[in-house]
Amino acid sequence: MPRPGNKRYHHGDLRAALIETAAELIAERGLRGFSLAEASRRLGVAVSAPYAHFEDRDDLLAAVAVRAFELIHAALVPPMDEFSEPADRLAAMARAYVRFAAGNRPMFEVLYVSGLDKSRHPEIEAAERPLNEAFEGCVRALADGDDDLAVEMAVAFEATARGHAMLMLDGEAAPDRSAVDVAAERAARATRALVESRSLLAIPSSRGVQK
Amino acid sequence: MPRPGNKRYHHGDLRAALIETAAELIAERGLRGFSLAEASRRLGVAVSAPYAHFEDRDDLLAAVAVRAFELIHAALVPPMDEFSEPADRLAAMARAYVRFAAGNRPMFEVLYVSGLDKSRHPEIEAAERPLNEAFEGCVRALADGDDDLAVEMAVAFEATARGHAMLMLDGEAAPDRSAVDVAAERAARATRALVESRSLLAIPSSRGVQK
DNA sequence: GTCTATATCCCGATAGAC
DNA sequence: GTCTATCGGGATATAGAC
Repeated sequence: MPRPGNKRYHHGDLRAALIETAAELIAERGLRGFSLAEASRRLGVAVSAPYAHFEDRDDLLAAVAVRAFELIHAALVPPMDEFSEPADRLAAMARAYVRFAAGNRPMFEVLYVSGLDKSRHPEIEAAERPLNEAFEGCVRALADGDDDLAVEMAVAFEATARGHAMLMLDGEAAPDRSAVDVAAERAARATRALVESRSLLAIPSSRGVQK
Repeated sequence: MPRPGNKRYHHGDLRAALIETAAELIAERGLRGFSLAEASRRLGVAVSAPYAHFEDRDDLLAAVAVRAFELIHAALVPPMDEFSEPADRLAAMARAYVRFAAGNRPMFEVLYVSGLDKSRHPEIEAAERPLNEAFEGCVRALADGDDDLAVEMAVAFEATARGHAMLMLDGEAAPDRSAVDVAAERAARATRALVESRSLLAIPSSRGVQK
């Protein structure tokens, strides 16, 4: 009953509280240190309570992933918008992407290292879309109307940012400021190099590898 | 006693058998489906037996990672050696790297997605070294004696291969042959683009960012 | 030095009462 | 929607047989 004296706060939105708490737990202890049981304990609810809101552990992780994409979007777009030239905008995004990975490692890992089956969680792809769109704007401006080339460039830029981020993260457990700076600049420079030689990214053979 | 009639094979090398079985299990069920208990069950030994040979689950995973680096080395060097031009060699490595990730996903994940703390398992870094050396040979040939540039190039190439591999892997659960071909060619082309614009990878400011 | 047997604790998940 | 109770499984530690 809703009598006063209950130890922890019950409220109308356990679902939201669980996402919040999961994010905190992952930030504190990493992905491996997170469990439904521990999150329940923090909120003062029974271990079975989360199952009223999430199918299983992965379903909660997927909700955290959706939030992670919102955070990453919020971290990338402002730096990008400081520039008007497409190449500058892409370089700024690459830099911001690497910085985000360094500063929000647990969230980054939820997205890419958690073993989530994204095909079973379409919400995640939906949450990724705004980011991709901001990003494809820059790419199209550099592709001179060649849509196939635009696709190739988009893949190459994303792979570059992600590759540099992961390389940095497994280089050292806790990258210090200068290591992050170096990695971010490397990603930005590689991005500019790809812009410069973008014609080499085009598919040489037949047309229409895919739509 | 070594009397006949024992159910499963006991032998003198439980350690090697565990590494073998762990690799099989991970290949069959993925990283998340692997446990020390299950590996023990397969070998017909007690769940506590592995602890005579490995400190814990991660310690066994680290041994598997060492083997994974041996496999990756064996998969990358022959394709590379089909060419003599450094740019061709690097492109061949990028292609082979992506193909390895597609064809040996579980091994690839043990290396980069298992959450292993590599600083606690120096054997892994040692196992990685031969690969890096083969690879740095190509890079130096393209750096015109500029050692700082060589470092930057090495990082950029590795990030490119890794980024394309990861992008492919989380694009689809089981990439079909043509998806793998496309990803491998993309990695090879991005590599050539970076070779072409490699001067942009150099650090513009002061000398000696690191040794 | 290698393995068995056992015991504890934590986690994920389900069933049924309120 | 939440709780209590419970099940099965895995990680880990220890004691002792060979």
